[in-house]
Amino acid sequence: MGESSRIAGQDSLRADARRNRRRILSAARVVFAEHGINAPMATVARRAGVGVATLYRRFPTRDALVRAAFAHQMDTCARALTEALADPDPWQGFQRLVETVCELQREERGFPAAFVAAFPDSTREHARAREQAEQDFMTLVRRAQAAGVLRADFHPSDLAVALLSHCGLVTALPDDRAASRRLVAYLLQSFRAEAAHGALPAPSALSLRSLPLAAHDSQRQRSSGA
Amino acid sequence: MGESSRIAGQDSLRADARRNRRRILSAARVVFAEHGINAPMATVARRAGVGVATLYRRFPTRDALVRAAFAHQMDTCARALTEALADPDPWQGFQRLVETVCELQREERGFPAAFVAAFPDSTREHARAREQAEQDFMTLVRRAQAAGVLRADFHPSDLAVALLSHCGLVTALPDDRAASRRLVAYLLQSFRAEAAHGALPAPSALSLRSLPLAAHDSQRQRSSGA
DNA sequence: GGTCAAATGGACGATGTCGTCCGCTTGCCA
DNA sequence: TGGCAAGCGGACGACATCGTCCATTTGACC
Repeated sequence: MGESSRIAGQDSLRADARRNRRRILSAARVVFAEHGINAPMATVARRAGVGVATLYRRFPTRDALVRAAFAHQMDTCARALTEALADPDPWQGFQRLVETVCELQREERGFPAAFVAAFPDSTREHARAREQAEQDFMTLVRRAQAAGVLRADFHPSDLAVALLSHCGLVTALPDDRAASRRLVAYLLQSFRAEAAHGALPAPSALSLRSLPLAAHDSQRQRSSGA
Repeated sequence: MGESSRIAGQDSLRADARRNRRRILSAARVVFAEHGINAPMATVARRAGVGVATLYRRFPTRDALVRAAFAHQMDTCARALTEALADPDPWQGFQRLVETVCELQREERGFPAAFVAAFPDSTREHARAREQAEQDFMTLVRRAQAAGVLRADFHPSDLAVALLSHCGLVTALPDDRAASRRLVAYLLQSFRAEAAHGALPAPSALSLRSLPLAAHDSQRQRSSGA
């Protein structure tokens, strides 16, 4: 389920082109990790040992490159949700989900930026997967609430709140693992049923659908006009 | 105490220059709020109705402009700390501090960006004020812990964790007040002594000194060489 | 009103990034 | 092994932003 489906490209490419594509993605991860996802495209190309034209042919926009470069991490997120749902212990499932995504954000340089960049992602082709992810997460939440381990006033949008704020923290302090772990621990504790003391303010209207937790296809190849 | 001290400039300026300076700051707030703190300097100048040269003479770097534009908000942060310390109720003091700073981050567009930009601020002239702020905050923490309202394993660096993650959230979702309020409520709840359930991971090594909670001077005028 | 230093504005050269165009190379298949 | 479409690279023109320079204006003070 978490696997990237392929639309057309990549397999039908000539051998050298496929090799270059991999080189580009690998270079992109390194460069984005070091200089942020706004690093010059030419830097990525140079690092990959290809010309800029090759880079642009494969990935017409920076966005497409970013998506493809961090596709694996996105898939891991999606898989984490599936696994969380499969966990017999509802709290552990929930906790694992949050910890897995946050660990990914903490350890994979550049991924946080890609994560928030992908956030208001209204791409057509992902709509179905996202809807499914939202359903799954709501199931997870209800199950944990029914078991009395997740506080009753937890709202699905709180996941987005947690993940985005954590994203902000690791972006501001990419080297401070302790800070990240600390935040995750605080948040998870406050999500537990026992932590519910006073009333919370109204939840955000955020739709979970926009969170990059959905299994997602790799970037598509645009057909170069005939 | 929260007042900006003035080093030299601003009062000794000619009337028209002082007027332009105010115009520039006002324009900067608007432009930074709308386009982020990396908006072109020329945009700020145009909006202020002055030439770029005037802008650069007053604020030689973008950083200086950002600082000056949000000086008032920074002062409010500093004042919040003083007031927190003056509050007879240790928890309420602590809570008010967090809420005040976060509300500022939530309501003042552009301020979050300025806040994180100012974060690793090792400016010489602020050293004393920052050290004082750190002392004050540690006093606040100890007092609240002694009263049994703040969890014993709360570490001063957790304030930075809270503020930076909140900053990240409002940066990602500038229009979602509910999300911001929600995060603040969760964090405050998890800082309360009753919330302490399991053990937390080790605190960050972050120094509070780097947080923009210190009263700070307005930007200095550089003497045009001669 | 006259003087002068302070203040001004916008033109300008420098720099950096983008994305395309086009002539050359190379893998693939017969 | 030869033909050719797929693939390639880097030069190039367009564009945005920076920060300075300098001829001109203006406020302050006598």
